[in-house]
Amino acid sequence: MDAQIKRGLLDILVLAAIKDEDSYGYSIIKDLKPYLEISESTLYPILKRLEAAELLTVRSAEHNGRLRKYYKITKAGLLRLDAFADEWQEVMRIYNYVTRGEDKNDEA
Amino acid sequence: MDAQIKRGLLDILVLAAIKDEDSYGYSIIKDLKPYLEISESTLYPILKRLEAAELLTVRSAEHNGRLRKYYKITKAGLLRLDAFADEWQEVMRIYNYVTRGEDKNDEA
DNA sequence: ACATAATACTATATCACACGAGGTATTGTT
DNA sequence: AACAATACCTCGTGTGATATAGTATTATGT
Repeated sequence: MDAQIKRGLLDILVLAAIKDEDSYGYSIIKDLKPYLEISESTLYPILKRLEAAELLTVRSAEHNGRLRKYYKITKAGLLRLDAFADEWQEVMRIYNYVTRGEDKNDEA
Repeated sequence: MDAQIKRGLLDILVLAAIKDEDSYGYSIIKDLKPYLEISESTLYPILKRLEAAELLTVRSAEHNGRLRKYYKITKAGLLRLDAFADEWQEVMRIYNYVTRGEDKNDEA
């Protein structure tokens, strides 16, 4: 029941992981590890979904005899990240509602 | 608002809605409407779940001939809300990662 | 040389859950 | 009489996270 909020950020985190530089599955998992531990069986379906939604494109390349599929964010993917930043205001409104009356100074 | 993010906030929002004062299904839906639109078929299973998890208790009462089930938050429910506030630091770390490099001054 | 870990992707089965659609029943309004 | 609002509930469906298992190569340790 804990950390469910973070699950909602999965798609966006994956997009963020390839935002500046193309990356591949295995690397994305390791890059995101400090933020959210995500398993292969979680990531690959997400990548498929994001590809279907045309938020990223895929290109295969061989690296040391192993296949690698590099994922590249699309224009739509970048727009999705921008939209997320906007949506965050709504999320913060909810956060403020939930924590109303508490004197935690989370937001200065 | 993104359905995925919303999903992670549902349980916590319901707890927040009964935090200060006992409430009932129909009222909770209307109270939360400004923050998040939640349907009856979404809310009632959540209330059942929260009751099973002992984060709230239920008491039936008649009001103008109609049945009302009042939900009251438990100690564990209040602790859950506290835990959420703590988790938020991690969520903000994710947010900052996702929006890195953007000059939106969302957090002053 | 052999075993194990790390790299890298895929498929399948399962469980949780949000939500539309539909149901019951009373009170208030037009 | 008709309809909206109040107030509860259930079922079916689709989406999605994740465990488990499989395939295959390279690197590391013993």
